[in-house]
Amino acid sequence: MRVHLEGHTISRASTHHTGLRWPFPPGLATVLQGRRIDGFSRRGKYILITLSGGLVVVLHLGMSGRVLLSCPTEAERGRPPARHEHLVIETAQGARCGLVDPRRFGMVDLVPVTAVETHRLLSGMGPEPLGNRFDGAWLAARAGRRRTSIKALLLDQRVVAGLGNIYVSEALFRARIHPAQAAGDINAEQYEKLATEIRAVLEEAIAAGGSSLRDYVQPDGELGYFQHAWRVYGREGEGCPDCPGPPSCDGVVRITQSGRSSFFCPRQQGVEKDLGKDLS
DNA sequence: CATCACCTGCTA
DNA sequence: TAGCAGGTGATG
Repeated sequence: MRVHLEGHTISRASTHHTGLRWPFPPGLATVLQGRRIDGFSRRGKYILITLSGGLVVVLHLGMSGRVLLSCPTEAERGRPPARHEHLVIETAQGARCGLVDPRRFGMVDLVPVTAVETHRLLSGMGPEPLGNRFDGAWLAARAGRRRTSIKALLLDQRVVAGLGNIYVSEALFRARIHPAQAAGDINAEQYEKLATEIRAVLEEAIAAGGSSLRDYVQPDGELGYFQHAWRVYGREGEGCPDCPGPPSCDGVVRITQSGRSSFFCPRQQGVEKDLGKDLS
């Protein structure tokens, strides 16, 4: 079953919590009601939903957010929300769309279309990694002589938009850069390689339908399968895919950097090569 | 610069 | 029961 919402008119909307990370915009359900859904776009990890009347819904799914689409039968229409289903819309064309977010780290905002560019959450965002403005030189320029780790730099959405914990680990492995390496110590050639690998891993992940972790599914309900292609993420203790194994390589290691896991291969990603042994 | 806080759910 | 989970703004 394929469900889509573009062109639909919102016949009913309801909220079932005061908000997610922040309170819902005042009167959200009422404002949504009666509007036509004109289109969808994306900026970094934000989903932008353009509505009639010059309004845009700015949506972020945080860590645990999901959008559930269905075509309920007549009898099911208006049924009570599922657990953690904090926002529900139904359309005159018969679709139902629920926003489920157990941890409530997501966010929903409502802005005039003219104010999207200057929205406080969007205005400082870096270039799209698959776009023309992103390359090794951009990364090198943003790194400057900073001492922050390359891991933290890549997760900074002002530097490049849309990278998260999984794809940063994967890109750093493919570029053979240690996640704790100081951003300012990485040379131009390495940054070129890194930018190339960031694009490659994202393109491969998109082609594979994304990474189904816990319960992520594509809009049609199909599972993504890129999680099977992860080379280091979530593979602590497993053999490195590019090393011969013990005794020369003990496999994938996990470290914690500012509260988040990083996975890498110490042999491929240069602990002794150019970092010193204190970073393992 | 790193760490904390915000939440719930699952697993070792 | 502790620790960990796809994110990010606020804090020190």
